[in-house]
Formats: sequence, C-alpha cells, structure tokens
Amino acid sequence: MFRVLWLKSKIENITMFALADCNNFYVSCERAFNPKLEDRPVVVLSNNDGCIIARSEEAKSIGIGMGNPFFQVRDIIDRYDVQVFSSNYTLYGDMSTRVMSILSEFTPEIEVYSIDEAFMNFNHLKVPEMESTAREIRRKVKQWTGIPVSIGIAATKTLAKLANRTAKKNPASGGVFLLDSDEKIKASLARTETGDIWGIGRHLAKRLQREGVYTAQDLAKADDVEIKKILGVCGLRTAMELRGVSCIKLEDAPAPRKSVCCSRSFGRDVSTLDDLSEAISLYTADAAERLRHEKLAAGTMTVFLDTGRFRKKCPYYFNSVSKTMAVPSSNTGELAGHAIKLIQNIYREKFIYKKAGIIFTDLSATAAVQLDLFSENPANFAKSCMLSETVDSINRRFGDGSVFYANEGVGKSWAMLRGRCSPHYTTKWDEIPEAG
DNA sequence: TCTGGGGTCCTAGGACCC
DNA sequence: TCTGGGGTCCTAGGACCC
Repeated sequence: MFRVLWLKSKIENITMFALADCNNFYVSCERAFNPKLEDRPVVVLSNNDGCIIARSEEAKSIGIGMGNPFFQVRDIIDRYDVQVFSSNYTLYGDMSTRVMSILSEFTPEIEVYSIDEAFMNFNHLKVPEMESTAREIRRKVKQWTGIPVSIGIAATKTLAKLANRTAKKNPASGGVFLLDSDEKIKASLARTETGDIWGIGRHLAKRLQREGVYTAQDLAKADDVEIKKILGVCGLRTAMELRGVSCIKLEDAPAPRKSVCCSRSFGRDVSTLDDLSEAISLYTADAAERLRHEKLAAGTMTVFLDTGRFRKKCPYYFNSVSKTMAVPSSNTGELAGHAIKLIQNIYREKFIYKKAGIIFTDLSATAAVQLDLFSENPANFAKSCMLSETVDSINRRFGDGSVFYANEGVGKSWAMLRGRCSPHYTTKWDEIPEAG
C-alpha cells in the first residue's frame, strides 16, 4: 500500500500535507515555564479576563467550555482549584516563533497558518518516512520548547486537518496520524460531524443537517450542484478536498495584509469623551506601530464605538465613521489627531460604552507612498516618520509604554483587566525565569 | 457586577456606465 | 412612446478561521 501510494504520488504529482498543531497552545506556553501546572486543570482568559480561550485537557474534562464567560464557570474553577491566567500574547507570540523555526528545519515549504499551526509540504519524503519524520518533529519541538504538538498527514489540507484531530484525540496514535489509505479516509469521514470539518461552521452545519447531511462522508457523497447551492463555492471546494482532490494549495508566502485593527473592551464603564479619546489614541498608536513594523501606510481609517450587546437594560449604540487621508500615513501623531476628531463625530452622551476600536485599510507599502502636491512638505513628512520610528525604538529597548503621546492619558483607568498575567519569561530581561 | 480580538472571503443588491 | 443587456464597482451583511 505504501509503495503504491508513494508511486501514485510521484506519477500524479500528489502533494502530501502535514499539519502540525500545538496542543492547547496558550496553556502549554504557561506550563513550559511553570512545571507545577503539569497534570492540573489550567485555563487562559481572553483580553479583559472575559472568556475562556484555552483549556488544558483536565479543564476540558471538568466541563469548562471554549468561550465560556469566566464569571459563569467561576464556581467550577474554585471547586477544582483551576489555575487561571490572563492572556500573555507577547509570550505566546515568541514561543510560536520558536516552534515554527524548528518545523522549518524539516520541510522546504511551510505555511504558518496561525499562531499555533503550520502546514508543511511532505513531498520530499517517501510515505513510509512521513510518520517517522513527524514523530521526530514532535520530539524535537517538545524537547526544545516544552510545547506538545500533534501532526496529521494527508493528501489535502482539509484531510490533514481531519488527521490532526485523530492524532490529538486518540492517545493510541502517539500524536501522529497518517491518512494513507482509502479505508482510513473512509472511516475518518464517517466519524466526523459536518460542523467539525475545516471550513464548515455552526451556521452551515445546521443548514446541512436540515438537508440530511450529518457527516463528512455524507458531504463527500453529496451532489455538487446541491452542495454549491447550500454552501457556495468554498463549500464545494471543501467537499472536493474531502474526496482527496487537493484544491487549497500551500501558501508559503504570506498574502499581503489588507487591514490592521486594534479594538479592546474597557476594564470599567466608560461614558466620557475624554476617556474615549484617550483609549482611541492608545489603540491608534498600537495599530500604527504595527503598520510601521510592516513598512505599511494606511489610506483609510475607521473608528468605532460600541456599548456592547450583553446588557439588556442599557440602551444600545454602535456607530462607526471613516476618513480617507490625502496621503497614506503610519504616523502616530497625525493618525491619532484624525482619530480623536472622528470619535467626536460619533460620540453621543448618556451611553455606557464597553468597547472602541480603530481599523486601518487601503494599505500600501511606505516606500511607494505618493506625497500630496498641495498639503505635504517632504521635509515635514520625513521628520514625522522619524519621530514615530524613534518612539518605536525606545519602546523596543525599554519596554512598551516607556514613551507615549500625552493624549493616550496617564492613568488609563479604563484600561482592560489583566489581573492574572504570567511574567514575560522570554521577552523582558527582568522577567527571565531563574533556575533555583 | 463580570461575555475577546484580529483577520479573510463571498454574495447579493444597487448605482452607474456604455 | 417604445424602454436592453452586459459589465464593473462599491457596500453591507454573513459566513468562516484561529
């Protein structure tokens, strides 16, 4: 069988994809630096300590669900002495980089798909070597970073996702699962509900159910015209992939970014324009810094305000407003000035705001920005760019928030809650763990 | 009392043009 | 008075992903 599949892959040029996915990634990052968390229930919270966004296996087994609001599972957490962490994205981002660089050693082509997942091209391997290579990757990532990964291997990305689920859920697999025969694929499809297929979400799974399509196998067998009617072109592509026809290729170069967004919920009720202006200034500074880091400038900015959907007793208000700049910019001072004017436009008194944000779109490479003949003097333009870059380099060297624009406010009493954050083990000199 | 944030793509409908 | 058809662009809303 292996031989046949290998030959087939050479003759028909079939790609084999491996999907490496870190297990309970954020929890594993916390554990990597805190061995006392091993074998205990651990969860990580979203920004503002709002929801559960990562759970250890122990936490899953006592009934804590993904996305559960923290306050709703508080009694389970107390009863089982669950260890709770605010999210520490600086740590997770850094650990992700380390994991991805190890994965890169094993394949000529890798697509970093998310902070904790990467697709790898396994075509350079013979089928019998794929499994042993995957086990070697697992061993090395665990040894070098402390992060456990699971690896699924198959002829399409969608099937590799399925294989990965099996690798994760089935302890007998030892963290690696290869979908290398028709029988295995068939069995996998039969036991996968449509909602668990990559690309089929909650809403579409329900619609499929109404049509009598319950499993991946049902979907693979369904009529193309019907599939397209219910799921659209993407759904049809998914069905093809389940049948083993590869339609989604490996994207080894990241697509150019189309937007940069920064929005956060407030740590307390906010109703004054002053507080909102401070918050939106900070968010603008944060998003603009990311623009500069990627050498991009924004042509359009959108600012929005939201009272939130959960409090039924308070009147609801959401509004957003956009501005197109004469010259694309990534300059914090200039962008924050616009942002404050925009928020004044949509601000209404007597509402209790929960959230605000900014989105930059129409992005272009800084090097290609055309100056406006009438409004911008090249010397000023260069100066303002230099100022922002200097702020960035000071903050990189001395830590975020070392220098900031005064309109971001000093007290920041509205700032998000983050009461249970672990140290920045890998990115701040004074928080490096010490071996005792 | 307390419910995240950051992205992408597709589709349908309207406006507009020739 | 009769009143086509094809194409493009934009936008809002809906769906998905992690």
